[in-house]
Amino acid sequence: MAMGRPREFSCEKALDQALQVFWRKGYEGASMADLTEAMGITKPSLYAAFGNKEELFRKALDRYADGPGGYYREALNKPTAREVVTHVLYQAAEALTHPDNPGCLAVQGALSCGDAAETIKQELMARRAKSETELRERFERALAENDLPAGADAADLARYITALLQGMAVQAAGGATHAQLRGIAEMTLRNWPPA
Amino acid sequence: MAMGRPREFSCEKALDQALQVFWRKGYEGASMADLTEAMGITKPSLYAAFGNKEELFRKALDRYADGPGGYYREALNKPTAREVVTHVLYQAAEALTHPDNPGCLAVQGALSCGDAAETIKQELMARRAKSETELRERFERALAENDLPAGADAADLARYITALLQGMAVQAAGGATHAQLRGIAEMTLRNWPPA
DNA sequence: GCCCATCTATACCGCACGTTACGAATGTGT
DNA sequence: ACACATTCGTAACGTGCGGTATAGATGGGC
Repeated sequence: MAMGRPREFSCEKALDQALQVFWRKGYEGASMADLTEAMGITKPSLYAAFGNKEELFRKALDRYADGPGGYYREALNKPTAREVVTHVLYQAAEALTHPDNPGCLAVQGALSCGDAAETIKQELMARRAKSETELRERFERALAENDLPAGADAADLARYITALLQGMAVQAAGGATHAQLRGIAEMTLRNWPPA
Repeated sequence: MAMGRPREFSCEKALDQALQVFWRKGYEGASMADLTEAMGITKPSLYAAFGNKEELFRKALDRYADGPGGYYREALNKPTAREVVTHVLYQAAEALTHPDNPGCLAVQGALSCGDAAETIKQELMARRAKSETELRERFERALAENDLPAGADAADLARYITALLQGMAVQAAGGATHAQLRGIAEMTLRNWPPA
């Protein structure tokens, strides 16, 4: 059977470019014209390769979690709770201040939106909740290992750290520098774990 | 001279309804159809009374700062730094979890956006920066009054609290409850001021 | 060398957006 | 009661959106 004409662009490279655009402008703010221009392909090629805008965004999200957002998974594997928090805060301070597109895709992708993007907003809410749950479970393990004070509440601690990370993302979107975010991380670590 | 036909709606009530819509959907996500329907007026009436969408949003922002966001100014007037932080965190936990429209207009109004809304995004960044500056100046005063430890950095403290508040806003947008946000506030206060 | 599945590019679709002309309706000032 | 400034609702404008039909270009398989 014939294989047909091979595609003239790299799906991975194109997806990376799409990720940059979504990261900078959010899901709704990124137009198909923005995306195709950055990806260097035409609209029919995009639709053939990625389905539609929503599927493209989900694939960009997955790629974000494995690439620029990978420090989160790394942090969860650190041996102690303190090292988990140290790693995640410092790496976030670094990752959130990439000069080209500051902030976090999972936060600014669709914090609020019109009716058309409601399902994307829900998806991002679910992903943020999942990350917080993973952190909570990591802290529960730390409690079982006597790696955190006996009275501590893993859920509260996870919510606190998650809020801090999301706040750092907003700060980064507002132009905060690497050093400023690192200052927030240091201040948080100075009071970890709580008494 | 003749005064002409009087308008049949209340500008204040209409602006309040517009604020609700912007709060829930953000600047770009709120369509003129959404706004006019909620405000109970037609599009020409809206344009005659408020200029255009951008001016309407700015007026809604001002009203937000004087109404639902008024707790921030209140907090800055508390006599001690600890009372400032206590008030702002607890009141934020309350204000951010209004059941109808959770979160903070200044955060989710336009964290990221398309090219058309770039000036609105800049405006929100400036307002958030201004709030942080006011908090920093309040902490500088506290330092001068020996109301904070001598070595503390007012700018770092203000950034830390601001990030926490913005993170709470993201948490609220994700469905966090009043009690959960209060937990974050309590955890923060337990470590205030830093050693 | 031919076939044909697949990709590429132009051009277009219907729709919703923010915004505005226009004429009818309305209450005030004289 | 008349004149007029202003608001009202309808209906439309131009533009850009996400998405697609269609026709031509391309190269692998036999």
